[in-house]
Amino acid sequence: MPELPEVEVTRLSFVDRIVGARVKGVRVGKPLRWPLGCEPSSLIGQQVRDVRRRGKYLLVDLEHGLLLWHLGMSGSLSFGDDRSPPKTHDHFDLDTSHGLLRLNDPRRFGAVVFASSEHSSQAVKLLGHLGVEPLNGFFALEAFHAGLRKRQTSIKQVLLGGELVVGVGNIYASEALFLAGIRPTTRSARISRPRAEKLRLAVIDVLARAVKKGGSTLRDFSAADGKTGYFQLEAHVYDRAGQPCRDCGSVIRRIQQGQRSTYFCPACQKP
DNA sequence: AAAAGCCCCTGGATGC
DNA sequence: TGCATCCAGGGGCTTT
Repeated sequence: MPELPEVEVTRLSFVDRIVGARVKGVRVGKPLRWPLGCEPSSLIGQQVRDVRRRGKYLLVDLEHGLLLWHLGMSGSLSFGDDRSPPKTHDHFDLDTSHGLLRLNDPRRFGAVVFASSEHSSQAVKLLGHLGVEPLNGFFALEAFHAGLRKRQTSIKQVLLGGELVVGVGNIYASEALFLAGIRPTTRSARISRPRAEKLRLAVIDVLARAVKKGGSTLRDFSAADGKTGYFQLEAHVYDRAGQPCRDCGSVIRRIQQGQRSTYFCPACQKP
């Protein structure tokens, strides 16, 4: 589910409601990808100062430390006054004076991890290697192109890797490469500067538009206020194998790259 | 050092 | 109806 747009839409759907709240209780359900890493009761009484995003992580700032939330492949959050008993896949609750923040994650690839600060070893392990944010003005052509030239793998894999630019997952990697007219299998190091610029702008454009549309809801994504996304309706290639390209009519193809599906138009996207 | 593979886990869709 | 197979939005860790 969650790439940068879905995580950001989730953040926006509850940040203003939860800031200032005090933690009243914590419930840890079935094991997630990593253990919480602190005594749950140590969070009680702390005030929620802010909710930020770094790549696909949500950072819930508390008075003493922060919680890193990752939605994995199938996670979603809800926040509100409904404190009904947890359902099958509700695996973590942060109950606050302003509402209950609940993680639902059927596949349990997600996690909630405590870090004493952003500079703690726990936080650095998860966030330290991440590339630049694409939507805050720091995603510059010079560094992007220089990074691309150093990589010997395909451009799709480099986008997914998140070490140059964060937040681009499997849907938006395919979509950005379509918008830039670049074949996903193209060697990263062979991308010219003008094409790197097209790709940089395409990444920014597709992610920003997806945020405006509430993200993509393919199966079950919804933000913390329950709203679903609509960007999947605008996808040019993702999940459209066998269907005609919206621009040229050619048949969209699906290939495998690194155990993930990639979609592209063989006519619009050049090697 | 970087790239490629391997898993973690559940559920829905499809095919026989 | 049942059962097997494939596929799924991520990413840290291990192996090459």
